[in-house]
Amino acid sequence: MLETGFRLTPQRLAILAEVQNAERHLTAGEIFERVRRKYPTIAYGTVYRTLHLLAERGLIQEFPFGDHATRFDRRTDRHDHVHCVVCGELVDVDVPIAILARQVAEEQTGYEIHDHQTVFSGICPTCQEAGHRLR
Amino acid sequence: MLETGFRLTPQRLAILAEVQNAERHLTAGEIFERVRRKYPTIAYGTVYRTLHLLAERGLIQEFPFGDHATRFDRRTDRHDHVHCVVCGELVDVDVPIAILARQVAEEQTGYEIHDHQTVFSGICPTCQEAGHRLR
DNA sequence: ATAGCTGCAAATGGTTTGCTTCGTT
DNA sequence: AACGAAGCAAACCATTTGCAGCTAT
Repeated sequence: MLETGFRLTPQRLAILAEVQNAERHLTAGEIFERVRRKYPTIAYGTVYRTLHLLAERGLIQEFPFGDHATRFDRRTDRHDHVHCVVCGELVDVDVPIAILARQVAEEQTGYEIHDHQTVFSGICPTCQEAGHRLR
Repeated sequence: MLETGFRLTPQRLAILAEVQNAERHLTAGEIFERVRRKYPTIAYGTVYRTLHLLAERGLIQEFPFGDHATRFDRRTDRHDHVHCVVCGELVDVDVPIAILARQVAEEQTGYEIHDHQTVFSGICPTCQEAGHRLR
């Protein structure tokens, strides 16, 4: 396919910046709220369209996350996540060992595995602390 | 909490049976459609409420799956999934090796990991075949 | 001029919920 | 009578889409 015109508009830049400067993985709604502070008339549709576009172009990565909203990640390489079941925090982890698991999965199913994503769930250090204080 | 009354009504039995006899992982919508063949007046709300109830009681397991509908699984033990990116098939796998990965994740994040779930994605044998035929 | 982007609003799809009625105990 | 369950419809929430108008090229 031919290279189609692509404009890096102020709105798009702002959306990209929010994802890249975020202290954590934001939902589209959160990104919408933050961008709206600078562009009060921005629409939800624009945010979603832009996020998908940026993901397609490999500038960000999106993670449809469990039963809740999709999160957007500035990291574009393969990696896994850890989720705190108490406060909901979601952080990145690198678990290279899991690559070996692909072979097991291929042998078990006959699939040709191209990718994998692990979500670990547990309790974050902060919530562990809070738990100890309650005892 | 006190044991509260719980009735295993015909509708509930039918929903449980559909999950347990399913040839694959069904969505709530699919379960609704199937149960409706026997109970034409059953409501979506009943299906969802029942599925959550059965999951809470450990009779089935639910997997909020990516950006699409939650799937319901007769297996109630910890296991992983393989997803075909071509036809959408979703099958179970057991990858015990991944348990080791938890330690890596704990060390990296300080989290207390209690669980994990891996979704492998790739191409199922059938779609591999189809692909070969096209060449 | 026109291809591409925005804003708006309506539509979609999965899921949840309030409420009334009904069946069991 | 009292409790739990079912059915129905409306509500919800995240996300998508059609479209008219605007803006850079």
